[in-house]
Formats: sequence, structure tokens, C-alpha cells
Amino acid sequence: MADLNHILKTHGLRTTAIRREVMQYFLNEGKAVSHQDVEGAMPKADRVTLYRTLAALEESGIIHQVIDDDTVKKYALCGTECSGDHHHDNHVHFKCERCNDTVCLEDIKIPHINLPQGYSVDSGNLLLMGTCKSCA
Amino acid sequence: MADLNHILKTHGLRTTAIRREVMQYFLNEGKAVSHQDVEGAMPKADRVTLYRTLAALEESGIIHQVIDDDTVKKYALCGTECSGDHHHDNHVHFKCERCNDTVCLEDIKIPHINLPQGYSVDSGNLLLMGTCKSCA
DNA sequence: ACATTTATGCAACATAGTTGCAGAAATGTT
DNA sequence: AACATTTCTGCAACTATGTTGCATAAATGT
Repeated sequence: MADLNHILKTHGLRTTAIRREVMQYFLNEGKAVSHQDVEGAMPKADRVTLYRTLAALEESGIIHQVIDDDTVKKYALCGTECSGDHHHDNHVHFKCERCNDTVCLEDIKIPHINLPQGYSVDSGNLLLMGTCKSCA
Repeated sequence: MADLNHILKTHGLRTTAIRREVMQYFLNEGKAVSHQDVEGAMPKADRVTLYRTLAALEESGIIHQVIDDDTVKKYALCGTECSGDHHHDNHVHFKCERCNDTVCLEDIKIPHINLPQGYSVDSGNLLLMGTCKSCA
């Protein structure tokens, strides 16, 4: 609890019950979750508030968007290095095609890629798909 | 024209005016386009037909989905090696944050990544973001 | 040129996400 | 602790995106 409040404060957000609950949900899941997932887990909470909560957590650098092959937005908790102005979520994501879970592989970084003259790269997103440990 | 018909036939699709127009649009754009883009370019065509046209072209391996940080689906033409059952779009995609265009870098392949024991990888998707040649 | 199969266009529906605004809760100040 | 200020929450309405069912039209096979 106190932890969660501290994270919120250090990221410039007010401490509210909903934000703590959403963050706790992220901690429990340990995988990328969508707005719909959050809504399912917190049926009493207002849809719109949850959209805005996710947006606030993302803008402040507490969660980051996980790019995935389906069209709903998904998010996961950022590592401790993230802050609002500078996300460092340059790790690889893995989506299991059996259980459909997408997870962060925090230890595996996106390799540097050489591009032709004229391109400059700021950030990247690498999604690997296949079968995860639990489904193998 | 004849070319487009040939491509459609070799991928097991019937040759229709709309499919040729959509394919021609892909050829002209040379970048990843969304349903909305196609609709804008072909205002007379029916929305639903365009959704189904894109789905048919994707399933048959003529176009492939380009994963991007925004949530609308985008597609681009596949290289010649693609067929319905086996897509080979394992090249890198680049999204320019100024012009917002996403392009295929056909010559740059996704590098092999070593994952921990238990993961098996079937396919991957690498999106690099930054500034493109024209916007530099 | 005819029968069969598949594609198109329309209406209605379903899902995902946004905006405006009033009341509630959190924070800063005294 | 009480107040003023700022920000958050919850509701209603709305926009955008994508899907399904079905009748008609067009493409293919014989």
C-alpha cells in the first residue's frame, strides 16, 4: 500500500484508491493487460475512469504500452528506471500463441540494428511470438 | 492490371475490380496503410467490403499486417515469397515519428534472439521508431 | 449460356475509446 | 482542523472501429 502511494507520488500523481488497485492488479498479473482485463477485474470501477487511470499511469511512466498483434492496447509495469519523460522499456516482449499472454522479458534487450543512411532511431519494439514455458 | 489479376489468381482469389484497386493503392503508397486510409482513397467503395477485401488479401498472403504503436490495423504488400500458409514478413518495420509513415525495410531481417530455456519462437515483429530519410 | 460459387452492398449490431461536466476526493496553506 | 485549490471520479452522450446476416451481383467452371 505504502509502496504504491510512494510510486504514485514520485511520479507526480495523486494517491487514490483506484490507482492503487490498478497498480496492484498489474503486480498480480505480471503480464501485459488491456483495459478490458482491468475492467473485468474491477467490475465496480467506472469504464471511463479506468481509461483515464491507464492513461495517467502511462504518461507518468509507471506503466508502458506493450505492442502486440492485436488491436487493443495493452500495458505492463515499467522497470524502476522509467520516468515520465524518458521511458526505458527497450526490452523484448514475448507473446505465447497458446495462452495468449504477453510478457516482458526485462533482461533481454533489443539489439542494435544498422539502418541505411538517413534513418535515425529513437526507440524500438520487438515482439517475439511462439510458445511460452508454461504452455510448452 | 493483368499483373494484379495474376497475383490474385495465384493466391487463390477471384479477380474483382475492388481488389485490383486496393492492390494498386498499396503499390502507389509504398507504405503501411490502414482501413481508414483505403477508405479515404476509395470513397465510393463500401466500408464493409473494404474490411473484407483487406482480410481476404491478408489471408491469402498478398498483404501482411504491420504492427505499429497505434491501435488501428495497418497492412503492407508482402514480398514475393509470401503465400497464404506461410508468411515471410520477418523484416524490420520503421515508423517515422514526424510524418507518421511506417515502411517495410525488406532488406533488414529481424536478428535471432536467444531466449531462456522453455520458450520457442515462431515469428517476430520488430518496429523501430525515429526519423526517416525524408524528414531528417 | 447456364449452374455454382464467391463477392458486394446495405442495415443493423458490437466493441473500443473519447469528451464535457458536475460532484467528490486529494493536496497545500493557514 | 478548516478552508481554498487542484485534480480525480462517475455519469451521459458521443465518435470511431470493426463484425454479422442476408439479398443481390458478379466471377468461375462445365
